[in-house]
Amino acid sequence: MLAAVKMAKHHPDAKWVYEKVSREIPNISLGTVYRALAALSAEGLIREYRRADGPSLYDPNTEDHFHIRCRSCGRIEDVPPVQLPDDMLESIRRASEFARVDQVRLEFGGICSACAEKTRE
Amino acid sequence: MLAAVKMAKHHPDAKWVYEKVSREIPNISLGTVYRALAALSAEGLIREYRRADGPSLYDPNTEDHFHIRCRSCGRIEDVPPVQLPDDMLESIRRASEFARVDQVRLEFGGICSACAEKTRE
DNA sequence: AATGATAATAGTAACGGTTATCAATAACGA
DNA sequence: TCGTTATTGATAACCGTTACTATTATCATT
Repeated sequence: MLAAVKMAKHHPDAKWVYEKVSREIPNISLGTVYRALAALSAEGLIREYRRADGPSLYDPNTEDHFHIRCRSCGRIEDVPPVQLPDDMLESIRRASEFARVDQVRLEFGGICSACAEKTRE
Repeated sequence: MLAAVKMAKHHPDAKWVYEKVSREIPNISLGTVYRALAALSAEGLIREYRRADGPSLYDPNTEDHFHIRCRSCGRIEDVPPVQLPDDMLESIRRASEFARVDQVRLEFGGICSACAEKTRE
């Protein structure tokens, strides 16, 4: 299961993993795939990337990085980490009613080069 | 409908709006609420805030701002905009296979003061 | 080998949130 | 007033995920 996710060069969802793994364990069930993926993310071997507009994606890349999404085709790509202002979390904490601010979720949107060329035609 | 969302001092979801509006239009349907909320966001009068782990929230505040979420109770609060590095989008564009990078989604996580006090007990 | 306790699994039902469908009603214009 | 178009309420379908349950592995102990 881990191998299936790790071999993906994109960000597979549970169904993709299910189909991959089914080739070796033909009667595995989708529920087992979900359980295994949840266990792997709990162990930190992969990362679950929850989305509002579609299935969760499972990211073989556990290094610090962000994602960018093409708003035309929906494709998702990794981007390297960005240096954010050092005092950002602290200033957010001061500006809010929060006792602790320690998580940031950052993602980008745009048009991938493939889509940009398509619309140029 | 607009009034219902605007009067909320939090970020209501469709069901909340539905219950509010039902008091004045008793047999309105949830579908109509969804349609109206979608129309209002299309017009820019409110903003839809799509989430992975629960219903969409509708934000009466259309000014530039971000959100912070308490990972204990789930409550969501507005935070004022943060000044991000000027060259951020451009550097992401260079680091990616994207022709255009023009959207940023940023949100914060932490523990709200109410939850912080609860766990102190 | 046989047993029993424990865990894992497949299959499927249920769930929550949203969207689609469609007949009935309302609004509008000639 | 009539016919056309748009809007609505009611409900079914949808999608991704989780819960449930009966069955099957697993495995240590006799």
